[in-house]
Amino acid sequence: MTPHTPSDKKAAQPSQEEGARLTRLRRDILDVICAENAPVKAYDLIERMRGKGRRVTPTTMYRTLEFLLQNGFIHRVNFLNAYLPCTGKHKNHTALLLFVCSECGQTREIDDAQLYNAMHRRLNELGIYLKDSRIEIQAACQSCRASGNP
Amino acid sequence: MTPHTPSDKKAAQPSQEEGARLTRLRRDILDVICAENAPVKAYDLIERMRGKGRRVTPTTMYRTLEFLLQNGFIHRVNFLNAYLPCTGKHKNHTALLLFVCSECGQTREIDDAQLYNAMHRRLNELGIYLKDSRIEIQAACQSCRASGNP
DNA sequence: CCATAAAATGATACGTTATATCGTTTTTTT
DNA sequence: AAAAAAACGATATAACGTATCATTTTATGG
Repeated sequence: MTPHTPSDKKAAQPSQEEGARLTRLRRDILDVICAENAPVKAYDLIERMRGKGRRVTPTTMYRTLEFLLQNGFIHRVNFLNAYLPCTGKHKNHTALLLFVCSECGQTREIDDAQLYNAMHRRLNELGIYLKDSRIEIQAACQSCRASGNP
Repeated sequence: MTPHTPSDKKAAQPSQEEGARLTRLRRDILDVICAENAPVKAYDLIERMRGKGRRVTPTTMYRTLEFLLQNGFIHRVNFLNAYLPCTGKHKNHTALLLFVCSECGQTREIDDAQLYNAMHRRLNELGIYLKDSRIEIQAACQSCRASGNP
């Protein structure tokens, strides 16, 4: 799992790109999320920030996470109550597919047109409409399957 | 002190089918879950049981839910932190597919070989292995899509 | 530049979801 | 009936998340 690239550090002032105001606090928290190689929980993020000398209350943390979610910087893994950086492109009207290995917790986005199309087609026939949807898949990754972790 | 319940004289006989001991408590809670037409939350279940004159603590409730989950009587919807009856067949080695409408909360299992096969095939090629897996789909159901609920 | 409005953040309290621990009761097995 | 195992109860507390209102910071119009 490669650590993700930190958000742009040179912008000390809030920057507006497409309505996304990435303030200091938001950028710092996003950086922490990006520095992890696995989804991080909200209260762990609060700890990380404390470790960096910044005291963040739950309210502030969840507010910030909400912002980062809404603006496409991160995703939330419901299965884990945890957050990870967005790496996909997510052109509008496509679905978000999150894979989490049930064994090792490895998590990643799946951005695959073939898979998406196959699901989209069949789900349509079943009366289910993928648009701005979320799909969470808990399954086995290559190595966990190989090692046959129980 | 627990008030005397006149019907306390004798606990129901547990029935064993395939190692699943469906005791009185477990059966009652399962009945409540089945009586709902939407996924139920743990603390709501505690309330329902209270309404029926049975006081159940969180520990007991979660223990019971864990049993019902393990033995295939119910499923948990991570997105909602809620529980619903298992209606599918889930022969071993197949994946559980849960659909939740993002708008109205309608939830149901999808037991469709065509969809499963399509996903299985492509995910395999992507290094993801569906076996005893869980897939949660948040999307729009027929009527919510039609009415375009915001 | 200052006044003002809007957006963001801080502080406190509380609500919801879930688990740890240990003691008691019930059921099974012998 | 005794011993072991499984289920259940009681209490406390951890983990996850929100409501509310005050304060600070940033954007914007005169």
